[in-house]
Amino acid sequence: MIEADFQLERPPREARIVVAMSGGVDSSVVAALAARSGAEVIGVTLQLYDHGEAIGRSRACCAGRDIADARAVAERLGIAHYVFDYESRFRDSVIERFADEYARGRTPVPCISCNQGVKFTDLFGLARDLGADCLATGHYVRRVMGLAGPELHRAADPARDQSYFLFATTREQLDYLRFPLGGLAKAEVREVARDLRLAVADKPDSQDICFVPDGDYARVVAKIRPEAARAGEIVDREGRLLGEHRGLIHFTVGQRRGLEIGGQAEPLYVLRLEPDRGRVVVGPKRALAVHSARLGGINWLGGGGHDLLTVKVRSLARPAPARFDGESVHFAGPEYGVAPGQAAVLYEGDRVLGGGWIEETVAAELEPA
RNA sequence: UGGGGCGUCGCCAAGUGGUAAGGCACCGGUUUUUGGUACCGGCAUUCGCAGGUUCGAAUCCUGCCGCCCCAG
Repeated sequence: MIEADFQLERPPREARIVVAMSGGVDSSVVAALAARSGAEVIGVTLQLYDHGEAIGRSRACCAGRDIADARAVAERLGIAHYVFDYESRFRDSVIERFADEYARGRTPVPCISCNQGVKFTDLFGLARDLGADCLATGHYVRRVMGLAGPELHRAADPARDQSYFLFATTREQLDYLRFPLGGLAKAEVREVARDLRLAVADKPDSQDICFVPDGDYARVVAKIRPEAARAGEIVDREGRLLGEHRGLIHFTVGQRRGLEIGGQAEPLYVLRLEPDRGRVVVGPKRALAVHSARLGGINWLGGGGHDLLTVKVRSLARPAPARFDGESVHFAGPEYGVAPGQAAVLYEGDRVLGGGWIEETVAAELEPA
């Protein structure tokens, strides 16, 4: 039987655990493991956005349907379950910011804003108010006890690792958080769910942006920031007009498809977005090479050195060798598609040392001119 | 008007008698709790139009149409 260590400071029977339940398999299994530990468990589900839009969206996290699923799981496990309305908070800290970033020509990562704000600040405070010993979530990431306190590590299953989305987790938050799935494989998690006959056992994995009903995120942004959907020019580095576009919202640095510019000897990629002029600047792949990136909003968890690190500049990138000087990441080799607004997360082996938001990049200038 | 050149998939383009390369774009798929990337697959029974020569033509001949350049 799979058990989880909640790293509590007192015997489980005397402890209280708050579990963030989205209604998906992962957090449902966390609740199950928490209940299995013998502690008192309180499941909390946040209603983050409009029910009407969410109807029929069982694949998105936290949708109306998912709240019902979470409730059903809590009932089956015999634990308390509360639902809180966080719609306005979510709209302000995640959705609005998402739209703002696009309007500024950047490429946001809403999942990080959500973890950082709604989950690890608001829900965090809520768990404390409820007198819990810890807040447990279904993130695939490990909390490892080190000499200087808890450390954040990649999940055991590299294919599921979500540490990229948690770089902004502070030491204080990490003290209080628990990630019981970090050492498990997805198959094991589903197995637990099936053993307990949880209705969500075979629910599909969530994907895409949870608050965008049909994958059409451009529509969501256009409603909030119409200027991001204004048509404009597509130019090369010399400013020559190559084509037109239907709004910056449709582009991100490093993007190749969707430019609709043919007749070229080699593919064109988006090099940068110019929100002021509404322009998309494109060029060949070699012009995309970047050798360093300045970060903002840096969160530093690790102690140690800043050399011999690896960095991920997007969630699915393979970690690349790099060095960090406290403000900028310097890549050992050229990096492609480094987009302002994305996060740069620094690792030392499996340990997350910290990271920041990419503010601007410096081209590697691999080309003649 | 006289002289020259050109017209092959949305764009660029190979192919000069043997039965339509390739690139870009586009579409689909794979991967994925952000946007992308990458990879895989699809994409002209037809070569400006109409005739003719030939066993066989995008390739040769004739006419027509269109575009470009040069010209006192």
